[in-house]
Amino acid sequence: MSDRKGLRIKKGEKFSSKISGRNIIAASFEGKLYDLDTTAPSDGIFFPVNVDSQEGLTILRHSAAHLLAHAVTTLYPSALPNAGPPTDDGFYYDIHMDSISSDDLHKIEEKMHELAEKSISIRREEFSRDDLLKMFQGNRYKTDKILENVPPGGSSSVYKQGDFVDFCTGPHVPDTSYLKNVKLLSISSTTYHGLKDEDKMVRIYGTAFPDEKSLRNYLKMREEAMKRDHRIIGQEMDLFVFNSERAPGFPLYTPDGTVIRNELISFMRAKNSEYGWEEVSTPHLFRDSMWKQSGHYAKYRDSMYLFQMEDGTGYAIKPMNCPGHITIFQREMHSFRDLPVKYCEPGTVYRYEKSGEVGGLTRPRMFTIDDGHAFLSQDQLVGEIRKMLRMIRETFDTIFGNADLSFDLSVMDTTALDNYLITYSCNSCGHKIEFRKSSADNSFQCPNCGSSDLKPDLSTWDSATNALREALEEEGINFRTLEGEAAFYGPKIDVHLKDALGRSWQMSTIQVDFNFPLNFELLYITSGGEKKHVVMLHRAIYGSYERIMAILLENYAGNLPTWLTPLQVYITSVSDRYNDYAMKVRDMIQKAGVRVTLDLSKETISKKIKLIRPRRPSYIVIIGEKEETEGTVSVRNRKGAQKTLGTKAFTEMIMEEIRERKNTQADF
RNA sequence: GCCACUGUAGCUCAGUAGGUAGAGCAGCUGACUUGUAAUCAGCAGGUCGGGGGAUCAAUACCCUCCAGUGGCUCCA
Repeated sequence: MSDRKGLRIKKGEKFSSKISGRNIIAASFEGKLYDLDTTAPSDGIFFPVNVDSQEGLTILRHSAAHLLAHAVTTLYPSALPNAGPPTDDGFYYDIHMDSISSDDLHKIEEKMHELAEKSISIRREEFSRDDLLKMFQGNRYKTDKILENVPPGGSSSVYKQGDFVDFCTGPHVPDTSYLKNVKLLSISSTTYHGLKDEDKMVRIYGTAFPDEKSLRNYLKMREEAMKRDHRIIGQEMDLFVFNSERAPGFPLYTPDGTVIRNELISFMRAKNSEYGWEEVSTPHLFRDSMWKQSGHYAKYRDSMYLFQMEDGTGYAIKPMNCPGHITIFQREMHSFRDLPVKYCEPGTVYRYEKSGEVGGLTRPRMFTIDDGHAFLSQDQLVGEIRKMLRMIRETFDTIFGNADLSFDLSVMDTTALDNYLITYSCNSCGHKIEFRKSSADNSFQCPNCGSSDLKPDLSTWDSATNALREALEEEGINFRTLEGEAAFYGPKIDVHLKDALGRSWQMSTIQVDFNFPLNFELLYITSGGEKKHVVMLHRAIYGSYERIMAILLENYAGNLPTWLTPLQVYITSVSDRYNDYAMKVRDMIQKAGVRVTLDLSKETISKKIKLIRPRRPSYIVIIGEKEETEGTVSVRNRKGAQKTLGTKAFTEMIMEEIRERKNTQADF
């Protein structure tokens, strides 16, 4: 909403008559947006929409998308525009045309600038459905939209700029001169409606800003983000390797990468133990019969690594850790007194992601989940979820320092019950069965009496969903509720983290699971002596070690908190005359448990610093004559600040930084 | 899996309108004894992603496979 104050307007007056200045590009009137050139539909108060506001930017970019289509259709008369919406930070337009190159992209952008310079006015016009269909005949993408959105006998609007016309509800900027600060960013391709067999579309991405400076800032940010790509930083820091011939999609961790991984694992180990999670260790493969029972085989077979032994027995490499934990849980009968049972494991899973879906550490074919499975009674649910929420908060606050987290509660779509595993009760015999209609090949009948008069009973789902909600509320957490986002086997909470560049990443998840307790008969004995299904929770805090490592690298641009940094102290000497002292310093720091490297190579200091920088050591220590005589070290921190410190004082400082897992360094 | 683009030394990248490749950095050897983002010289390093085809001749042209990147779809 605009924070400007409202302006009074009478019915039939043009919004443009009430405002002045190019910053205002539209009017917000009774919750709807209007072109400045249109008139108020009734007396009232309207709010001018500033181009800098979120609404204003969206309008600007939507208009820029039109300009893009205008330029493309001018240069390529046979091109058929489909749709061009604004996005969070720009816009794109899908156009049916022959594929183009980045050279063509420049040409198109030049044409856009040319059209913007001409200040072509952008006019809204209203037409009947029939006229619209006539106007856009020859472009089925547009006529589809007209048929879909305009009721027979109805009318809708088009926007005209020069000889370009687009079917659109608007609003738009008054003329093309508002669109001088546009930039086309990339080309990709898609299909009409994203459907496999539909027409190919060229998708052109771009962005637009009200002024040149903010455009330049955005482009700089974008460049910075590209430089922060964990694949690039990972290579500079020598953390992991992908060998596209031997193991496409599988990360191999170098010694330094393994250091980071191990630090993350041991931190999580400590957190798990603090919160009562017992670590277990499970095999990487199971007989395929197990995966058939769990339902993974039916649903995910094409993305599982399957193989057969000589004798014909089938195996699958695990795509999830749950079965292992379940198998351990099942080794003995559980009393209500045993619950909760909570198993955790840094569990490595393998999923055959499709070729086009693999990429870096964010979408590998092998990843290690900081997995955990809790087996609970219904009344323990809220308490355990609350603990998990606290664990999540503490973990990310440590790693990122006051992490910017957001929480989503994903619940079922109550209008599509067939998609979920739910309880039905038989209206004729009262028998209860668990069923997921959409995935069942067998008939939907009561196994007891054969009746098909079955009534859904949502009490289990409701109580689980309420438990998740209650836990969030009691922890004082703001959250969104997402209808229809629940898994087929239960509701869940997802946690997102906003990184230093403002990007949102999905991290933790807490999922209630009704499927496994049923499929695997996971039972406990209640105080009343009867057998009851446990409630099962899946949870991961980091998500996966691969993902958290990628996010850490990008968030910190590789300059990780010292406790996570592979090379915590890099020492080198000005000349080999000081090597003995340098070795003494190295030994002292090393003895304190700090990861330190002493570089005795006979290069210049400048060169050694130049070469070590991409590895991103936490501290660079230089040793020369002065340091040797004074018993000090010359230290350079992450910010590039230098200070001479007593060797002992420096060692203690860094020890404290590591011990407390600080995510910033002390100021020099 | 689909679409587009890309694939030359460990890394970053040149190059050949078809005549089997070149630089910088890294590596190795030597000289320089050095104060916070490149000291100098030399050496070594590539079956130009794999396979096939047309050509006297392919890294370059065509086909095909593989992989990477950006999207689409998917992500238990």
